[in-house]
Amino acid sequence: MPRPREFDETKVLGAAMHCFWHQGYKGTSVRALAQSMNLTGASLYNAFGDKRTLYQRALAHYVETGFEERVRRFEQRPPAAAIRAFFEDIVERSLNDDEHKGCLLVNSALEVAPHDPAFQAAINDVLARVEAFFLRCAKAGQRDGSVTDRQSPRDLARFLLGMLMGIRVLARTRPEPALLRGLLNPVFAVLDGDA
Amino acid sequence: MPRPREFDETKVLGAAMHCFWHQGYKGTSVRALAQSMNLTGASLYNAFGDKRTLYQRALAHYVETGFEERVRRFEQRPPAAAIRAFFEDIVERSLNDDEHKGCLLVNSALEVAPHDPAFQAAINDVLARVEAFFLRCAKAGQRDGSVTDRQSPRDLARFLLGMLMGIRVLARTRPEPALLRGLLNPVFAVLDGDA
DNA sequence: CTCATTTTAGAACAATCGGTCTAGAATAGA
DNA sequence: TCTATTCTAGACCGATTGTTCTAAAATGAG
Repeated sequence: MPRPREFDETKVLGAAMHCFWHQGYKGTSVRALAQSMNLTGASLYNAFGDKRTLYQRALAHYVETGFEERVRRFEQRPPAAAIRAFFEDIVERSLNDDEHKGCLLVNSALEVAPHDPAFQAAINDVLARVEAFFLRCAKAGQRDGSVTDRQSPRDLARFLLGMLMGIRVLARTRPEPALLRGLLNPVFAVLDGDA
Repeated sequence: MPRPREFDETKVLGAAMHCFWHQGYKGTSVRALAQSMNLTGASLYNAFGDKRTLYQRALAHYVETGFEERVRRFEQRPPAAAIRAFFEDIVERSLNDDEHKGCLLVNSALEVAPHDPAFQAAINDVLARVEAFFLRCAKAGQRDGSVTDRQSPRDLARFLLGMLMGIRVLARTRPEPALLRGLLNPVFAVLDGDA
């Protein structure tokens, strides 16, 4: 019986995500959000609560479409190839992003997580899942011989997580192909064990 | 003949740096700055211009006392040892920072550089100097045999720069000793060439 | 001491912030 | 068609933002 919404929720959520991604949390005003979502302030608050809640939804949307999806896409490949493809995909996508938005998760980890325990927990949970993905790949790779066994799989996973964060930072400030692609060579060399 | 200042400029600059470091640029209000610097708003504007200029000064102060100083401290050591000491120092300092501020340069790279060309240039200049330091170490290390020659020194420097950025991110969100120390093992293994 | 100068403290400024309210338009069931 | 409900549009709210202004206090050169 109520009047139906005039907007597609996941579509406007995508627009909000893009705003936060590009400008950060504090750098995005509610008015800018409303404009890019083609919504008025009232509709925005009606549908999403407040700015912080909207950011949570946008971040969750990002994690689902941009992170989990990637893990699922590469999970079933041979382990060493999965890791390589994962990083190459990140690098190429970063190079193709003309806005140099970097990674919303990393941006959030630095801007909002330190001052908001709920975000801290949510973000660290995602990072832990990425690390777990790397750990599975490292262990499986050591089992089938495609990954060096001179490093503990735990340290390899930690190392890959750190490398991923670093790439995301450089992608936002120095998105140079030679830099991002070149740095992958030593990374892959560690995995192969022929550094 | 003028009335002398009542404050020590480098001291209050240190306080401003700490504020920006901890809370970010947008997250730090001029009033919060003035309070932590023990200054009134008028004195602050009188001495430093505006908020953005103060941030520039604070960032420069950080680079001088926290980055250049470290490079100078390790530059004269044997190359491989210099790199190791550099990273171990970063990790241990990060673990000892109870506020988990991370790195002001990295924080700035993500928050302000993408929307301010002057900062973008300044930050990339510092990053380039760090990369150059790594490059000098890598080349020297390859010459004296302490660093693997299976990777090009340029890629090694890029790799180390990326790793540094990654450590700084994790130091702010997940400052766990096992994570930060563990991830160094594969890094050092690349350098040694015995991955 | 005097005076020009520059500090200080804090009130004041317009603009913008996140968030709410009021009004009116639009819908689906009765 | 009527009515209950929920949407939209945009004015509106107090608080806070970065910045400036006013006025008083303090200094050193003459």
